[in-house]
Amino acid sequence: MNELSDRQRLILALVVRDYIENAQPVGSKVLVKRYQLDFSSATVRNEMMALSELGYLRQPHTSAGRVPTEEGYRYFVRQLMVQTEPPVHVQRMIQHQFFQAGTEVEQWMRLAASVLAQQSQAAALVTSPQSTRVSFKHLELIATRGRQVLMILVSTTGEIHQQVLILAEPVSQEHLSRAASRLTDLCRGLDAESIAALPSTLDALEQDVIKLILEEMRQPGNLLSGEVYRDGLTNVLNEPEFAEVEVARRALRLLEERSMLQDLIERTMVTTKVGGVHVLIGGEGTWQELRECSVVLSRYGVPGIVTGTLGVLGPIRMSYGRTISTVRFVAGVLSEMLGDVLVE
Amino acid sequence: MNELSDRQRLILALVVRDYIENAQPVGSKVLVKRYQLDFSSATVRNEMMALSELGYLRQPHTSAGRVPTEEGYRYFVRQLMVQTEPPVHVQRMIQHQFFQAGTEVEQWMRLAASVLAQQSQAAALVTSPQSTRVSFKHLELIATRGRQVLMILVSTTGEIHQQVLILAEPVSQEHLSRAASRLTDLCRGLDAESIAALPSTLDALEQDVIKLILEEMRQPGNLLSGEVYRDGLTNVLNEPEFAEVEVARRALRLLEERSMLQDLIERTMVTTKVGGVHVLIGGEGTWQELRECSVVLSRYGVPGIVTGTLGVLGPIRMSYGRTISTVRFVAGVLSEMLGDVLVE
DNA sequence: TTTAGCACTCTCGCGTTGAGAGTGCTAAAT
DNA sequence: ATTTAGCACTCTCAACGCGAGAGTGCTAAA
Repeated sequence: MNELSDRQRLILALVVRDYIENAQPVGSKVLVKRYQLDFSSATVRNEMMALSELGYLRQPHTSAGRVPTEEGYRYFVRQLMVQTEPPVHVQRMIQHQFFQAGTEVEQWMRLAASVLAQQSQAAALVTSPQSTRVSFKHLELIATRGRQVLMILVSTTGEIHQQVLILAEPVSQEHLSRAASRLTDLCRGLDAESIAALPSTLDALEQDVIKLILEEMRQPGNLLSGEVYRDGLTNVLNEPEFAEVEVARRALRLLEERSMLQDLIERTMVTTKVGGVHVLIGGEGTWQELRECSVVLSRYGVPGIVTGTLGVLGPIRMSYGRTISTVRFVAGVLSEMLGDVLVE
Repeated sequence: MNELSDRQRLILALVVRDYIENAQPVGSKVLVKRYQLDFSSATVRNEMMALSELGYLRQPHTSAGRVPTEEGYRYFVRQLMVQTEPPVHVQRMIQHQFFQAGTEVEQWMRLAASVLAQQSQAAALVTSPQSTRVSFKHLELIATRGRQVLMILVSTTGEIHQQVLILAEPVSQEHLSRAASRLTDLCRGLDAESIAALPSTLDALEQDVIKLILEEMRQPGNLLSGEVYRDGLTNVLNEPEFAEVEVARRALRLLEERSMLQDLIERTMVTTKVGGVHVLIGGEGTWQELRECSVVLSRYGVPGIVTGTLGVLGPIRMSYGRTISTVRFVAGVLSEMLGDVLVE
């Protein structure tokens, strides 16, 4: 099953670790010296050759040190890395920041992106939470000007939708309020389909409103219809692998273009449960745009009610231990906060 | 007053135009040939020398062609450029896109950023409109769970603020609705100060709510408390002046860091009226971060009610004519749409 | 005042070269 | 059978020199 000897596993781990830290191909000699191995560089060379043949290491050119292949990184992440949590002081700091971030979900998202970017020194993204099953909670109608009415729809997830409705003729605020409270009573707790199926003993105004309600509630249930919060895009420009602008461009375009992001998130997050972390190393053949990037994504929220995606994009040579633990932790904090504020 | 001869103005304009187009220092010979001037390259050389001494042109090194200085660009923008509008088909296309963009302000912002980025091939930013004078319009209180109450505050600008309120003890929805409608009657049309000055014949619940209302309405009245929409960040990476990552980083950081953006917008937009366009060329000494960038900003919205900022960041060598006209046009469209939907 | 001619300067691309790093292989040592 | 020392070999990278090309500034003639 596991065809690597202990010594090979040790050497692979050290190569990955060292390369992540120093961004330079690591040779047999320095490896022995730097980590005080009790076997010689010649032995290391032999093992390295084996690891190269197995596809875990490669050399950029004939006489350079070794560099992990993508397969090598995957092996490292799956088998060699120890799962940890962020250091306690970091945990405290993050929690503290969220604690004093106010009550607006929007601010939490921004903060989450900022924290992720800061901690991982990579580009962070957070998608706003999307309802997986929306139910009706409350409705308000507010006369604004002439025939124009502002509709405010609150769903059981606590989300607020607003829409503008243009009536055939002006209607008084009293009339609107009565209609709103009648509809609120009628629809309370129902989802879009149940509302659509209601026996229609409604007047014209109410029917118009119902139509708009349905429109809002049936909005694309995909994972990326809301806002996308980004931060730390310039972080990745620090990394030597993005010194070539073309490479940087490819990576940043992925974060910028909604369609790509949507594709990425939908394809990878379908299989990811809330709290789980998905690590995508170097495009995995499918994603040309992130050939030279890795992505660490997690799903946060309250399963079955609202969920969103959050994560980090950086060079393949990223500190996976640190990044994964941070992503998992932030997702956890965000999930908790979201759970606390949910309208039932 | 204007110390340049007509021929000098012509040559300066051509150098700027040509350099903007080709991104390469322009020499006397090519200039004559490319634009079929009816005087010789030697004459052009003499004029160029004069323009260099006046600080409008410079040469990257002894034997290269000329390049406009920042002062040269400024002269060009102020005196030589013809003010135009975007081509009609572009206008139509933009209007069409906005027309079918739905009713959510949030979407308009995203679209505006996208259009700006697309048209100018540079990085675009749009700040969400901020109320310049908020007045109370409507209040709703919705019981959610236990002692938790969702407060929804609508201002005369049509903005919706939400806040969560934790009560000392549970209160029924009926009670909440009564309190909400009482407060709505009481505060209608007032601004924060007037509400604060109200004679307090209120019960504990109402006082709590008022406190929260004030908190919301008094939120920083600065120009950048809301969301910032960005697009086309990767566009600038196409430009040769950003081939050096460090340069690109400096520029993109400006767009990314809220504090810098805020500083920039507050300092430049104070003097800019809605509809006006402010052009900042090469940092102007004050802004280290955009030493190699230019920024074209405009204010949009409804004067005295809601305004936001929108604009474009690109290399100094940008097509000012095209960019300025696009920025102005998009600002206009956005202002109109915002005006149409305003709650009075 | 404009223009032709010319020497001069500077960049850029290209091939060369030498130092340095790291390897793979072989033969000796454990 | 495994590990290690030794060594020739390969490849990159920075430095250097060189020539071509482009564009200038100056001078003298038109």
